[in-house]
Amino acid sequence: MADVAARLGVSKMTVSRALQRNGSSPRASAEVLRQNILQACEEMGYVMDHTARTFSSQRSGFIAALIPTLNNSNFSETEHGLAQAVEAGGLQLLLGRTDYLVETEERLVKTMLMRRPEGMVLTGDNHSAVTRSLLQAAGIPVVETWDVPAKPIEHSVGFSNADATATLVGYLYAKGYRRIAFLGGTSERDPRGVDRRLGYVRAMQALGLGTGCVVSAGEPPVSMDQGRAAMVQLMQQWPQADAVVCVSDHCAFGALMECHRQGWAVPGRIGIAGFGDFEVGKASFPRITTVAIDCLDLG
Amino acid sequence: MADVAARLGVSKMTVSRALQRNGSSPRASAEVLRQNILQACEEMGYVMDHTARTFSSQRSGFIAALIPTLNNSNFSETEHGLAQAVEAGGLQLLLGRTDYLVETEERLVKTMLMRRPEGMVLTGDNHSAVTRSLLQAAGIPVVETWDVPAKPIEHSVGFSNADATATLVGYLYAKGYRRIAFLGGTSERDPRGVDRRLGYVRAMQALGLGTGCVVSAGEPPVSMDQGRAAMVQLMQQWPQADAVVCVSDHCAFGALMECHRQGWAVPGRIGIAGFGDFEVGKASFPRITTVAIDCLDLG
DNA sequence: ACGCTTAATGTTACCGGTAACTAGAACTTT
DNA sequence: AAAGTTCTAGTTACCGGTAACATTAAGCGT
Repeated sequence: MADVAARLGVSKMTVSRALQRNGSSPRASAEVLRQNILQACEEMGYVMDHTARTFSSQRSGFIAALIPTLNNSNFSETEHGLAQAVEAGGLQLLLGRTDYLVETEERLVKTMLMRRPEGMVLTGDNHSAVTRSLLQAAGIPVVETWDVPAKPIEHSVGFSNADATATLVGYLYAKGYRRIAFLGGTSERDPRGVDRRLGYVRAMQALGLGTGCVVSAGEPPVSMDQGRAAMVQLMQQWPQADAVVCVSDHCAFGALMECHRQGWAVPGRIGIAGFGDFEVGKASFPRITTVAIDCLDLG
Repeated sequence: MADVAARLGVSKMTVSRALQRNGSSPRASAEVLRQNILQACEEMGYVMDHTARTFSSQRSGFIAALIPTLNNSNFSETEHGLAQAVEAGGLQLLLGRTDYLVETEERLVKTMLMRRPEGMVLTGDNHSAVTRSLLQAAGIPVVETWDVPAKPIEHSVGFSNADATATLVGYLYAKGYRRIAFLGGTSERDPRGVDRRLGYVRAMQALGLGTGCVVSAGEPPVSMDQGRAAMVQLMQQWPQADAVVCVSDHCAFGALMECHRQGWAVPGRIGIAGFGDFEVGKASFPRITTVAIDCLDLG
């Protein structure tokens, strides 16, 4: 920047200001100078050092976001929406993946805070005590997504996974299904999966359908193959099932393919519902009944 | 840091060194002091300012990576591998999405370079002239992935999409298929898709199978539904096809579902092959013949 | 106990921008 | 044309760490 300033015989500060201001100046002479400065920067191959800018202005231009995994079109869509919004505000997204682990989240929060982000986006409401106090002390806006926290840190953008699943069970009931099972991870590691199971259990009781049948598909993120395996287990364990609610569309797709393989007609022999409105659910034959989440908008 | 130093009656530099060194000191007294410093940092809620560290040491600790999209398990797996490797080296990943556009890539490269990354990872070999000169001038290691560039910027980790697809066509030939079609984006926007099509064309000629039939599925990233629509078109345009090679497993899955819908037996009436070894291809029934890429390892 | 070697700590300057303030130029109003 | 107002440019200090060098303390062999 000093070199650019020297070439034009102005001070560093003038160059700094020319690069900061994006609107045109009211005075013609100043605007000419500004254009000369921009041109000189271009010609000399000057690339602003954002580290120095951050250091001086105490504004990093970063928004940190922590997401369980990107190998899931829901979260990657959320990331997409986040990135768009963040860039529209002239900021940059700093992404971290927690792998559904609160310990990893805590580690990442520490790492992220060293970069002095101007805001932090978390997924879900399951955070360690240390994470909470670190964020409190950081004094930056915090947003929790994909859930409705009982005790939000600050802001939250989400929905109730339990209520949504209960509504889905009610929908299946209205369609005439009565022996509705649930396939999903029973691990506490995916709180949204747990909430969906709780919503299922609550709805079954409310509708007087008994306890139904819950089959564990294993550790999150539940894969298509885990869904398939869970369907195999359900067929043995509770063959009278006439519908199955799955923790996600991925899981539901695995179950659907197993039905194809076993010759169980869908939805004739058994109805299949998922969660998340993934592309695979829309494209599969038959299409999978699901709960649509506007992930891009959520981001 | 000055506050921590003052509390222990040492200089800032001693604290700085205690936080940098991770191995234990040979001298006992020094090690005790180090532990006291770490404890004081903990108690006082001190969070290192990485911006200041970067500014002073001229090492940002960032590796920038640009990826076309994350809504694709291939690239998100590559990102996963990258993140693991980068973190193992004590660095942090700075991610950007190009949406398959060279202009977006150029814009992101400019943004990223302002953060002074210590290395840059790009996807493919299709870059603007400005991008190339910016990276040249930056003086940092550059890696291109997912391709074998004719004129690599520096390093490259990838494979030939054309050769891989040609091999796949040869495999179908060996299985007895002769009237092999290709479904994929014809847009230049996805160079890897174009390479796969070229590999198909080359293999068809080499095997004396004529020109085959290329159906365009539209703009990248090719969705399942675009694959389905392309299959519909193929059924009208070239109904004698006995096999179809798709630009990706997503596309192949869409085609497979359309075959189910139309009652075309797979692989009896028509064989379907994809590219990328996506989860959906493994889980679908029947499984989709594909080209497996170790994306995690590639990252 | 002495001098030598090595490790630990302290001191000073600096990384490259911008905030805050000051001085000057241009435009406006009376 | 003078005084007031607004906009522009320059000056100085500083953001919070670490590099580089200087100094002091500790260990060690004779």
